[in-house]
Amino acid sequence: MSETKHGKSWVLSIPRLTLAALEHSALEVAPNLLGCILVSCSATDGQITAGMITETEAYGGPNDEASHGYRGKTVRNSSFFLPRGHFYVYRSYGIHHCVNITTGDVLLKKHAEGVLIRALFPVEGIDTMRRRRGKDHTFPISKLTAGPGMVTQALCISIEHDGLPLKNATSLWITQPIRVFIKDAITITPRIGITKSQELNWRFRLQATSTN
DNA sequence: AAGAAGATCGGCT
DNA sequence: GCCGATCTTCTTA
Repeated sequence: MSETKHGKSWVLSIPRLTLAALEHSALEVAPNLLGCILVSCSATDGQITAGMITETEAYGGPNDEASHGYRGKTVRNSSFFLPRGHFYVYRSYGIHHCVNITTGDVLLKKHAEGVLIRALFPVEGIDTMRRRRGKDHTFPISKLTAGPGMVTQALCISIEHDGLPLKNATSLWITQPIRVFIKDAITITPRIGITKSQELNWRFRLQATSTN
């Protein structure tokens, strides 16, 4: 266990996800990130916040019109074109941020691709998350990080993390999965909030539990 | 040059 | 369920 100013931190002792785990297509990696823990150690307030990934979406490749990389590289999406293992953070609707992790073979990658982290189940720093989200102690844990904009707000993820490599990062990283899930626990559906390529079932969600 | 759309969220009806 | 907030990119609505 590692010490923080608020006591022992459980998540700091969990091994990180290896780059090899990201060296596949986004579609293959997206379900594999379910059960991993996204950990944030904020440079602003030093607080550790973390949540188990419960919902992901794959984006990218040559035929995904919903992908930010579909029409090529721009200033905004350039991090999406980085090799596997980098965070791509963008501003959504002018207000929120969304966080992706890039995937793909480091040598063969021809198109931008990555996994959007859409939801977490909080496991550490819950009071900090509530404060950042402007909620009081009565706010249900299961709704704290139940959307991509909420995830970044609760974990203090913003443009400053855009392009950050997760290897050796001290402010933001992903752990190895802490549980093994049976295949039936994962629900596969079309992606949310898009108008193009809606026919692709590229969204992966852990089945609802007793807590949500 | 101007307008629409977008990987969202929260408040209001 | 609908709408507004607010910023970047793409299209010409």
